[in-house]
Amino acid sequence: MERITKRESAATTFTKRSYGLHSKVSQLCLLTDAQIAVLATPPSSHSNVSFFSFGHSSVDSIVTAFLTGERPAVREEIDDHEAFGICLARKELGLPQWWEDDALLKSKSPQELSHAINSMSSLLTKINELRAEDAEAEPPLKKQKKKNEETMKKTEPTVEQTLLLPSDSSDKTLDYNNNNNDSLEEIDFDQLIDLDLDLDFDFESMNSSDNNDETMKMTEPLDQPLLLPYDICASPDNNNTYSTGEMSLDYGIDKQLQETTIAMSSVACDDGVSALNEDDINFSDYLTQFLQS
Amino acid sequence: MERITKRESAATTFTKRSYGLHSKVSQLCLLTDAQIAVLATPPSSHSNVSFFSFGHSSVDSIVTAFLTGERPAVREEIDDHEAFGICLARKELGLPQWWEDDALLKSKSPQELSHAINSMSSLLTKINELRAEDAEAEPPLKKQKKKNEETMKKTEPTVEQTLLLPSDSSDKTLDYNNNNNDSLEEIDFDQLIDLDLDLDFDFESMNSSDNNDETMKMTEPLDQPLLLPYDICASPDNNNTYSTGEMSLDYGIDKQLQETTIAMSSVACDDGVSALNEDDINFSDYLTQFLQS
DNA sequence: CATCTCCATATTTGGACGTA
DNA sequence: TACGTCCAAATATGGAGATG
Repeated sequence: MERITKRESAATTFTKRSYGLHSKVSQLCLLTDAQIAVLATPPSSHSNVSFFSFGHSSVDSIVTAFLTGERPAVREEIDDHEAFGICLARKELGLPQWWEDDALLKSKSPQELSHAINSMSSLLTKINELRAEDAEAEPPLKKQKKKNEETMKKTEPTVEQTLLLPSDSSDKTLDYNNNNNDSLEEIDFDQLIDLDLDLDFDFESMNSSDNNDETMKMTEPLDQPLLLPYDICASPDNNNTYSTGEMSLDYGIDKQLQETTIAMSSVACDDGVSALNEDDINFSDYLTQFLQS
Repeated sequence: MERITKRESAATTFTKRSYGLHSKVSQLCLLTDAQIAVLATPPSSHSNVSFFSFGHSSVDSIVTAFLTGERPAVREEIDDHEAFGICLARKELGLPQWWEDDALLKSKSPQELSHAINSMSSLLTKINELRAEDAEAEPPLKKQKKKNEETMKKTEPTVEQTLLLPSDSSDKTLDYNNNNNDSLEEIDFDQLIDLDLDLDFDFESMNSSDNNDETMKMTEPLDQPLLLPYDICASPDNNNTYSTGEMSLDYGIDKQLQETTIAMSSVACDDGVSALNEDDINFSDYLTQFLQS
């Protein structure tokens, strides 16, 4: 397979192989627990840069660990639930998402549940932000739609269920888009459930404002598919300028996530509380469905 | 192809994919001029480490460049001729080796030629050192032989020529294995040719002392095949302890090479000198053949 | 120049086993 | 636990041609 196409269409080769390499790295990171970082410069002349992909952790942390003394810090295990890139990557590999974990759904721990719900809301927020950017970036949406359909079919050939959003909506409105996490600090479990409902509500309305779909059935291909890369990003603090199109998006949300997590951990813990209610389960299913597209 | 084999035989998966990933990176580095570095930790529990592969440059230089300001230093272009790992990688990809370059063979520049010859001698030295280590490491050599034959056939199905070493040998003996580069500082072009012959001689005798082959025909599978990895190595200055078997060899020869190069550059330049003589060409063919195995 | 699409073909990988 | 081997299924990649 090698040898022939020497330095002529090197650019093309690089493009294709970049995707391939990225794919491999992603898979290896998610399938096993290895932490991998890839640093690279484009082959071409100018445009000095280094796009880099990472699996679970961030490239910077791996590089740092590498330089320091080979102790890549213990995996955070659970606090990257809101890393959208990872969710997408897992989805691509057909791996289960954290919110699909049975143990979580049956959990009776307020903290755990609130944390989960919050993470989910965070993911939804990001998803919508990204979709907004996407819509702004490419108005035509031509072939994208087709690709989306194919991807969908390939990923879940049998999922034809029309999952509707919960019809009941609370009238409470929570501004979870502002960066003020103080609003979450004194929340209690019951409130969280409402928060969840609110999120569903907000999410729904946001979508209907973006694209005027009727009832937003998830089996219908989205007009603004999220064809974003899963785990390649450019670190903003390194002055990267190279952008392989969709491959250089930086969702940079880590800090916000961490703060949110901290805020949520202060929720009171009543051991006798019930597990996620039906709406919550619908919610996670919904998220799953959404990422399926 | 994904999804199923979850965390059960993760170890096996990691092993296989590591090779795959490494292969991809190598190819991408050699096919295009991209400089790629991969930092990774093994998935398993203990054994904290980070094996890493690199293409053309060293991982450290890329990491440094990455941290500094995205200017991976211009490729050295020509001074990595003696990077055995790169030669192996190129061979694996069927790419031509630097000493097979027509321009070099027809060159009339003493410096260039002496440099080339010296690089070649250096490579030979390394090859023999590695073979020695190999022989010491695995006395049985069972299935290895078979694999070697296959690889050979695959790489050069038609190369059946029996390339013999030049039968003429000089009586000059140069201790090119010592780390004293001073001995090269005042060498002149004629001397270099002799040096080359000496190298051939030394090489031959070294081989016959290692394994008692008869005349060392290169078409015959070597008893101690060099199944070493091409461009994965563990940086000794980073306290790496992880070793994926053959994947963590560090040929650490950069410094020596650089010094040798510097020494050679002081050779006088007589523009009217002839190009590489027949022996030299045989020499390069020999090298090619050797790496072919 | 960087990507994308299509398609045929070369590689890679998973699964099941066997070994150090 | 880490690899090596075999085979079939799953992917990746090159070539050719088009687009922004």
